[in-house]
Amino acid sequence: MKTVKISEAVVRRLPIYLRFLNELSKKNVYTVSSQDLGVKLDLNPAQIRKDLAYFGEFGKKGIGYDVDYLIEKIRQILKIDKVIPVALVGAGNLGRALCNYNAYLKDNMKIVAVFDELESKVGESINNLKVKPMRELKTTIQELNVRIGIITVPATEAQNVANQFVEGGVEAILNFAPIIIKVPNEIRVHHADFTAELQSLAYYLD
Amino acid sequence: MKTVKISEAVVRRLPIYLRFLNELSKKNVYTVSSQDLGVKLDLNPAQIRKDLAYFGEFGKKGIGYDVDYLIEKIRQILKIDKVIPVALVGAGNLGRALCNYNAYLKDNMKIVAVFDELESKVGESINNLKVKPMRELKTTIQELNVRIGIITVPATEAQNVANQFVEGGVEAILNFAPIIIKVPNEIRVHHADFTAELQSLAYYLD
DNA sequence: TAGATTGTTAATCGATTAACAATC
DNA sequence: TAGATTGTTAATCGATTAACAATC
Repeated sequence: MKTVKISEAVVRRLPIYLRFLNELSKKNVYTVSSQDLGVKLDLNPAQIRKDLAYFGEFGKKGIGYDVDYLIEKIRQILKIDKVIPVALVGAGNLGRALCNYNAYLKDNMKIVAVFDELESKVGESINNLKVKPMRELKTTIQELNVRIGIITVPATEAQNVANQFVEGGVEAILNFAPIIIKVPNEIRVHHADFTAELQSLAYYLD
Repeated sequence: MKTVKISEAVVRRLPIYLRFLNELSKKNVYTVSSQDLGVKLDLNPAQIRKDLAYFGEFGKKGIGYDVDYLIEKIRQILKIDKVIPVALVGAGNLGRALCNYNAYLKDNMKIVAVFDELESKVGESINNLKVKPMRELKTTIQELNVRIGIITVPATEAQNVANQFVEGGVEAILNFAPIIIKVPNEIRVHHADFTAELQSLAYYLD
């Protein structure tokens, strides 16, 4: 039932479940228990059952979960059962890496437009997409129905790009720039911050 | 006092504080309150004070925190007050992006070696580093005292690379491959998983 | 039927926030 | 002195885990 608010922690685990289930499906494994999943994903089985139970009764007592059925369900929950058009700003090294990294294509996230501020980058081809100038951002993402924006520009530009995404009607943003960007409440922002990730790792060194 | 166990959530916020403090310092701001920090970083001021108080009394009542002093302290806490040698495996797009992205250099994380399995990649130069073959991994990281390993290879190779890192004596791993890797308990692993990040964003679309 | 495993409640654990005395 | 802000305790809130009846 969607009446209970689903916590962010739960939502973040769903893609992890999905990925592993996809692997199982490829190996023609038809059924999986929360126990199995827990061992493989380093998670408590009770937590996995509880996470899934927020969205429905997907398992069978005494049996476990049907792999393909659960895949279908999680994809529906995550709303990636249809293609989601994504745009990316910043055709630098990281931007190019993300464009070429089409692993998410099979999960219906499709980068349909790439933009860069630099005239020298405009017109370049990345993975069959021509880099467009920033001035075309708003009209292009509206035309292409872009729903998620990815930011891979330097920190100094990130807020500006975010503003343009919001103006263009994007509903969510994945920000790789090392800065906290501010957007209206109804826009969802995730920060992919590997400098922070790396630094927090250092804490655990002896 | 280090007797209390510091939670992961706290450690993950420290780099965020640090980054913003660095910005303030560059702007010649000498003092900052938990209030100020909270507004800028979208965090509760009490939480910030509590986070910092785990490690000492860094502030002055009625005044706030001395920016440069707090920077120094957080860098000590994160153990990035001296250079930490890092190695990276996987000279693909993402790997190259991370190598060139030397923003973490100023925070003492230094990529000192890059490896790739493909003979065709070996010998290439990335940001003044020659890509080395995998067979040299163990000896090289031991010679260079590498303490953190970054994995940017395909999922199928990730566990294998992780094992080699562990054998070579690395203490922590940042894994970009979309798979949960298993390592001995004493090794710290963080997963930088932007496919998962992107997919969980989709959940929040209307 | 016996064994396995779910869905769910209750218990536990941990993290965040509010409040305020101490003090600059 | 008055105002501001810390460090810290206590209260609240939320997330994880254990336990078990239901049932395949």
